[in-house]
Amino acid sequence: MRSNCIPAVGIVEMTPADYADGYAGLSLRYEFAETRFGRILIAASAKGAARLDFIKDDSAALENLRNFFPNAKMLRGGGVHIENALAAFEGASAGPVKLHLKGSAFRLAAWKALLDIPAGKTESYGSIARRLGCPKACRAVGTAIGANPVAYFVPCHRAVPATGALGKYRWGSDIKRAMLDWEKATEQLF
DNA sequence: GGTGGTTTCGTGT
DNA sequence: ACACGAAACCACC
Repeated sequence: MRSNCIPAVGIVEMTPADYADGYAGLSLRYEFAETRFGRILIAASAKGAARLDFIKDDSAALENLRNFFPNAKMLRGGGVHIENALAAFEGASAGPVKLHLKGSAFRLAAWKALLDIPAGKTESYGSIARRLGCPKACRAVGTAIGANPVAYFVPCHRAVPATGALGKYRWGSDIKRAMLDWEKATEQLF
């Protein structure tokens, strides 16, 4: 079994039925929560988590969410994917957090590749590009990974520059470092 | 060990 | 058609 303490089992791709007409066919549950890495806004459909952001201001974050899914139905609270996600942040054993995502084929492949990196481990953008069969596309891989809509469960914090530096992170490099440190510490238990 | 110029490629405009 | 990155590589210092 892969030593990945994040119980994300896979990516379900959104179809036109989900995202046509500004996601009019999508129903989302959303919730705010405090996690060990900071305050989040998470949104999930019945099929999986669709968005997870580290946030500063609740109302601004909710507005961003509505801008991203302009015509989706949104209800606060509830849903197994949100419950499981919050449990996972506590390090508790929880059910799988599936991911329900829309993206280009290249982006989806890049996000899937991240799920192969074990907890506490890192991989360079160039190495990921090679795994995707595009050995020269390291920079495009960086752009694709940076567009990840679900922080932590698509473990984009495990992608780092080949130089050994920490690299950039969409929600702040402090959070990236904290995630990797926590994963390394937790992995001692296994 | 650091800096700068060049290569390279998927996206949004 | 063009410009922009969560990069890598190589030369040079």
